[in-house]
Amino acid sequence: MPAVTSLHLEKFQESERRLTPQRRAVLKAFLELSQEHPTAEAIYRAARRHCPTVGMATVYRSLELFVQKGIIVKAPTLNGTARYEMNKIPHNHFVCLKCGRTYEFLIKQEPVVDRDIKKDGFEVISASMIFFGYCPACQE
Amino acid sequence: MPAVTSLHLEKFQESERRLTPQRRAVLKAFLELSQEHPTAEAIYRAARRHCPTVGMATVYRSLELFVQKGIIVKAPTLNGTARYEMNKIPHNHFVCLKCGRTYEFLIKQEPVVDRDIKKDGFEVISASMIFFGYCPACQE
DNA sequence: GTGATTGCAAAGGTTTTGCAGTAAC
DNA sequence: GTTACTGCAAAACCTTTGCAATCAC
Repeated sequence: MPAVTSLHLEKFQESERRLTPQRRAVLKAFLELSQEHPTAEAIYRAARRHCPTVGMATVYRSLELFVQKGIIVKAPTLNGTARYEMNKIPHNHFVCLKCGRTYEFLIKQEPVVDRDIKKDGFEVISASMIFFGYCPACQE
Repeated sequence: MPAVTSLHLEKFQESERRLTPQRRAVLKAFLELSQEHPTAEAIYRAARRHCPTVGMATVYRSLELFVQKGIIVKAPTLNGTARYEMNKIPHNHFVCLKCGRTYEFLIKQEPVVDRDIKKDGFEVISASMIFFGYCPACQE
């Protein structure tokens, strides 16, 4: 259960944005759940334990802010529900086609395509490998 | 501008589902647009040119059916709008962080992680590499 | 004190669903 | 003739936005 580390706070403080109890609660909630690539809804429920009055709109606004600050990133999904994860690159995923959960895993091999795309004028910020299938829990 | 090929129709006819003008129009529309990984809305607009009375709900139901039949797949996205593409594996994407467009590209190197995940009880159906960044059109 | 931030509620956009009518087989 | 399918409109989601009140600085 990770705490709000000085690293994240420092990264935030560098900006001129205010560090409100709500934003602290959202960041803390995200860090607690980051292993499971939480939805905004899950972060909202966890954040309310730290700051009971926080509203959903504030959760979305805080997450959006953290994305802009590069602290977190949106994870690619197949249904319309956004998921968030730590901004570690490269990140590698397994997305379950049944329950929608996202699992992260380590990979020895680095993605190596950059050169081909860059040649065509694409600016690559981050790279992922994604596997789709059924997770152990969903193989009936 | 690809036609509705016998390959796709055969794949569909194998099921006991009816081949209605609406479904034919949706499939034709998707095939015309498949290069650009169209949204349901884009498919809807194109489908209406072939079958002017078709409704949005039918487009969604048809696309869902084609996904179940394995003819097409949903492409991973960062915002809540679904995109669809041909069921070719592996597929490799560049997702633009600004405009949300998805570009497909060829890759020499195959993703090779299957063994590690399979060992942990994950059943892999398909694999992708995804790059995020800014496409040529969005680099101001 | 001042301006950024909040919470609420309402609006927005995308996708799904209920149902009576219709058409493919 | 049956049964699956359609179109419409309404509902269900998820996310964003307007605004007066509030709080961090």
